[in-house]
Amino acid sequence: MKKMKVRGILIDINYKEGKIFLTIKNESGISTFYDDYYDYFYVEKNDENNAIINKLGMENVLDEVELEGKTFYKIKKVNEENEFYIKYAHNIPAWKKYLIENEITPMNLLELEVENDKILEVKDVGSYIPKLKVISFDIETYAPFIIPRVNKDPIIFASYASRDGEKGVITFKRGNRDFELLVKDEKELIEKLCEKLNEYEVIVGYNSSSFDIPYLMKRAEKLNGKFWLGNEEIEIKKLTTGKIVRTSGIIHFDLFYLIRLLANAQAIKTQRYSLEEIYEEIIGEKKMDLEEEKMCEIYDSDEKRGIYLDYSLSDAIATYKIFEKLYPLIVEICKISKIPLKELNNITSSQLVESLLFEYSYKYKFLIPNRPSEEELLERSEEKVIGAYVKIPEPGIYEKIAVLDFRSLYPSIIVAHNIDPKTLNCGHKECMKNVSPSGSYFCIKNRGIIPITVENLLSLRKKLKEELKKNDDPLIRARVAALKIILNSFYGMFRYVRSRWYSKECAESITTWGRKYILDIAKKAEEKGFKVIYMDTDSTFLTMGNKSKEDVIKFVEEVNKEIPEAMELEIENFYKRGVFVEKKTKEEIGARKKYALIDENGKIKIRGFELVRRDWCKFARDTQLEVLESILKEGSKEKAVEIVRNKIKQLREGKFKKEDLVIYTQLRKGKYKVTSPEFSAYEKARKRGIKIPIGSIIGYVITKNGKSISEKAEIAQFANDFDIEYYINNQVLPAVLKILGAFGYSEEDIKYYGKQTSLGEWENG
DNA sequence: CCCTGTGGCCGTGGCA
DNA sequence: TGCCACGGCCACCAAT
Repeated sequence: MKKMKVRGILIDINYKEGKIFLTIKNESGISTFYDDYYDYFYVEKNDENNAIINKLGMENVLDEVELEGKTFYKIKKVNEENEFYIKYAHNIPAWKKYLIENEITPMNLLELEVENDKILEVKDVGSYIPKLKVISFDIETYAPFIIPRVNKDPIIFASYASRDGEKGVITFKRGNRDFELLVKDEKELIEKLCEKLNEYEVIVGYNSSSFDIPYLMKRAEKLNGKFWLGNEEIEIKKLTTGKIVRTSGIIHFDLFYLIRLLANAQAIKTQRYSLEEIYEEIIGEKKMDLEEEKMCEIYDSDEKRGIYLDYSLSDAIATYKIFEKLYPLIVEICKISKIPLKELNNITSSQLVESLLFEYSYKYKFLIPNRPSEEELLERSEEKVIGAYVKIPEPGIYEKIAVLDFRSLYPSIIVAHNIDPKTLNCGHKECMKNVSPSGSYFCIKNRGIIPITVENLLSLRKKLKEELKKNDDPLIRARVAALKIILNSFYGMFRYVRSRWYSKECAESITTWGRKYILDIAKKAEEKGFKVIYMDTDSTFLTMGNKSKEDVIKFVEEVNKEIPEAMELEIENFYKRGVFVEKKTKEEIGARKKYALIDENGKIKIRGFELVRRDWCKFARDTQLEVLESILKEGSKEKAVEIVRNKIKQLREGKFKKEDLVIYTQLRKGKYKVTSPEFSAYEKARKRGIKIPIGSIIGYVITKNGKSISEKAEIAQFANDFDIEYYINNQVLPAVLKILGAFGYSEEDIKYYGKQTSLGEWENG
């Protein structure tokens, strides 16, 4: 076959046994080409290594390179023999090296010269957002014990949605919906879904790595069928945090992992990461909801089944909509950090940064540090780093709040002071004046690779922001957002113990310099007549008093003129009212973010309150939320106390629904060292002959029978009475005291209608 | 190739 | 026996 040219988007890259595989998409579909490529590592050129090389044979030496003033051999990685004591660039994926060395970027347009399927030449010719065929999917199971048991509980629905308007729910029980696709049984359902998904290039799910895909595979196996994606076996890797699904020939993308990544980088700030909550945060609409405990009942009812079908479809559509909204950002993250789409399924923000640093180290001829050894890890994990500045708020209710963010604070500090493990305490006398408040100093003669990288990204971001002012292009907007996420991750890399660039001194220098800068802002704000109520890391909360929004805007503009150029103070938002709660911690370390705000549109933002855990009964959760909302909307703590008293009264008078008192806890094991309420309830049910599998969610209530809480615990369906005092003292009161306690109310004040007027004096009301 | 810390409940031991 | 302090265990999550 003759040589030919191929143009297309690079959507995936893999390495296997001396070969790199590039997956390219163009008008004629998806194709894969390969290139010969040997993975390698570096060893220093010295007598000891020369001796080893002589023994191995010179054919293993690919090249000699100069890095940081030393000479290294580039050694072909043939197998894992461990002759060399210290290897560099060793545990870096080969595909990443290939991308960097050939200057090609995932999601960019490539021009290949190929012969048969072999790559002769590869060139990156530009950047745009590739249009991929994307479908989202979701499954529902029939799970009477809430947690689905893969051996017993069947998949009843499989839903999907795509941009081209394809949407549907596959089911083997009719629900009278025009989007339903009726099949014979579960096995056919799985086959049908498989068929559908494999028509596409990207398969998107929500938590699908840990749930949907493993479940589909195991059910298929049990039914003597097969669930497959792409052209090779689906690989499932177990991690402590969840599972990772690897496919080839088709890209599986788990949105949940991306959401976690964005949350870590502070780009998303919701209490929880459920599809429902994320949908509301990102799309700005409410998603359809169904009461989970009754899912089976709804499915079993011929009249109601349609609602469950609607719900199933709404999950697939929500997943699709979130993906589409985030797609430009996703693509830009891939491009900037040179990571193919599928890698975002298992990546952390420090890995994004590391990936970039690999590239810059290669370009600027720096040696990439090795990963820490087990001993180093242990050592590092014991090191305490001075954290960011937190001004502990005076508990209370505040009106007219402006929140200012100092977003590029840490990156600017890194650049301004040349913070890098290699520039740390360099020994030059003249550099000692560049000393951080924590006592480390940094070289002013030679730039470190991290400041070089950060500076490049900052100036790129600045340029793009200026372009954005002239032309509000979604692509540029996404790139600016992606850069912000990556820039915000550099500091974490110094602190993260497994990082190649870990440095306690660097991390501490950044935080202590950060403290200085933010305290400067506080001082300036106070001079202008604002009151600073709360500060954390790079955020400042001001009360405006009788000042206007324009005054805040003017203040921020003035500050921005005075601070170093790369830094920028931004207005995050204006809030009508806010409530702050003091968090009492041991030794005052790490006062936590605990506050709630209401903006001018009535949108409530809650941070740090443990509101929505299922191991609190709904009655207590509702009460806590009502109290918070009342304070934010009405601004009165007296009214809030009144709400609690009413709730207690309702409990005492029996005005409640049983299901609102149920506490849900997962029973993860069959044997425990201590008796917990959920285990005790489970044992009692078992003695009655009720079978509850381990791993189920136990829904129990606290009854009057027994001494300890465990003794009183009973599976909800068997309980006839309720220990109201428990619900008052251990559920409702602790929940609301997290808020009202900060305003000086005690348990007794709320419970007994008493109000403390002065020390020791009580007044009954 | 990881990235919690927080808080409720139980069980024990010390003390009166 | 009752009370208190303290240490340790365990779940919280996401999907259903």
